Amino acid sequence: MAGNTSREGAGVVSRAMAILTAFDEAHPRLPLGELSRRADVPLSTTHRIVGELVRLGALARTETGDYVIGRLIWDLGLLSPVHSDLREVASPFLQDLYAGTLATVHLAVRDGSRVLYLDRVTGKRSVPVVSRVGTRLPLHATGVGKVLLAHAPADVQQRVLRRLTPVTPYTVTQPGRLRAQLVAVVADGYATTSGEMTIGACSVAVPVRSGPDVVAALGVVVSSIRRDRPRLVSALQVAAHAISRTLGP
Amino acid sequence: MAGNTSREGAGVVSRAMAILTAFDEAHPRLPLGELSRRADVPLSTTHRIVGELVRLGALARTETGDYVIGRLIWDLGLLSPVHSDLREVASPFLQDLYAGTLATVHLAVRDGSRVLYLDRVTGKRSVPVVSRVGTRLPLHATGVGKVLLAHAPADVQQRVLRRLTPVTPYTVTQPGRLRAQLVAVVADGYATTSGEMTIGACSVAVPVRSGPDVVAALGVVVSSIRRDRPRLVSALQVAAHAISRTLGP
DNA sequence: CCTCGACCTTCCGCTCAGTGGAAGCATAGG
DNA sequence: CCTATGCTTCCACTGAGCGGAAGGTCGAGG
Repeated sequence: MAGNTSREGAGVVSRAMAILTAFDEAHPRLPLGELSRRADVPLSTTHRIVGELVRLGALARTETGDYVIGRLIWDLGLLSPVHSDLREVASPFLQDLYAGTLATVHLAVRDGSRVLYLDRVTGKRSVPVVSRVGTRLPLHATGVGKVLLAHAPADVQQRVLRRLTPVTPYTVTQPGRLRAQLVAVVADGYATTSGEMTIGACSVAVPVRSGPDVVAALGVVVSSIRRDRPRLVSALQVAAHAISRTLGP
Repeated sequence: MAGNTSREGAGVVSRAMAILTAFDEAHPRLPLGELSRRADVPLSTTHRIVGELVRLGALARTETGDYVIGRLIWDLGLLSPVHSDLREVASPFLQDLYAGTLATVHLAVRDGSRVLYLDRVTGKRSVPVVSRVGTRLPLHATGVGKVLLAHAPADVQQRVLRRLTPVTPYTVTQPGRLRAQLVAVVADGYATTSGEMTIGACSVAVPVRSGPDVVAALGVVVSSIRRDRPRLVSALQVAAHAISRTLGP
């Protein structure tokens, strides 16, 4: 009735999902009223559906009365084949990379025009980073992002280059300069950043291939790359090649 | 009407959840018909709900026409506070433990009368293990399980001791013998297993405390503990204490 | 102490979304 | 070719879901 493109969004299942997706990284716990507002579902209806979701274990209630995503969804999420082969294969190599460098190690893929972090290994002596597993960040401000962008289809590159939003004062926001970096990334086989996502953090990243295609990126975050860039690059390349070989074509 | 405890299970939301929970570790991909059977929802209804779930991203379809859990659920699962503090705090220590031992390292909690694996670090040189993150295994056949069982309430211990199912020929199935082991676990501060879950794999595990309570267990899997049991125990204890200290009371 | 406001919970009669049997397709195997 | 198996579409009936409104609860402010 309200100018909808077609029949959609009205079903109970849609509404239940709208309620679940009202949660995000910035709002992992929500009170009923806000849940109703964010999901755009009338309060009493939200109340009933939420009650049902709690009964089923998809949501849980905290001591303070807020709602959070329940264990059931956590369990189910682990069954999702979201690059599970890649994660499974890569995991040991990430560990070894961490053991060899004591730097935070990341495995990431491109999700549209964002980097999606699939796995992360951090030690207590590592440089603090913002990314967690499941985080999505802009492609142009991270090492793994630059690798993935450099090997992305032309239309994706263009879309990203058109909207280079700064994250820190050091973020590269001139399309020409980033384009030159991307060419270098392909030529050199690795990408670097320096304070472009987090001030005081540098990163080095390399592509992971399956046959000829770049399917993921492998990166480390350190406080300074000056000192041992060659060592980091070769460690990353060895690990990336090993993952590629294990993945097969 | 069929002797139900109360009105339940009939709602669309329940049915959608029944369809989602039809997936498990042994069946991560299912065709429509089996989904309908496992969820106990009529085929045409399953078809419609599944279609909606796919549209919403909660399910996805493989090339072969089977269904799998979608990326949306994976994303949501990561927002669940399932021991997220514990996992977050413990992760770096698991990495260091792996770096120091090159053995598979596990972080686990008790979930009723099972061990629930929260995190795992495996290297490519490590002994192969069955557990993955999210796996639930019997308490009496694993190192972390014995630790958690030894510190569990009496009624849980009794329930478990009554049903000691063998996993391998070496699994401890005599209640008296296990009970003695549990006493030793509390006294010694660590538990061991030897081929009780997987033949050829041994494990050592210690408790992780928050204040006086045992909230988790930390364990390693190796091919033989004879050689360096003291070294493993002390490495585990150092890491467990560090986690406990970081967790606070 | 009472009042007001923000928020959560319960109620209930109307209505349309969801239901599911059945028929129609598409493949595969005998 | 026919039969079996499994997926998709259809549609008329009906009770599950809807949501406005009324009733609670809690806490801050007068």
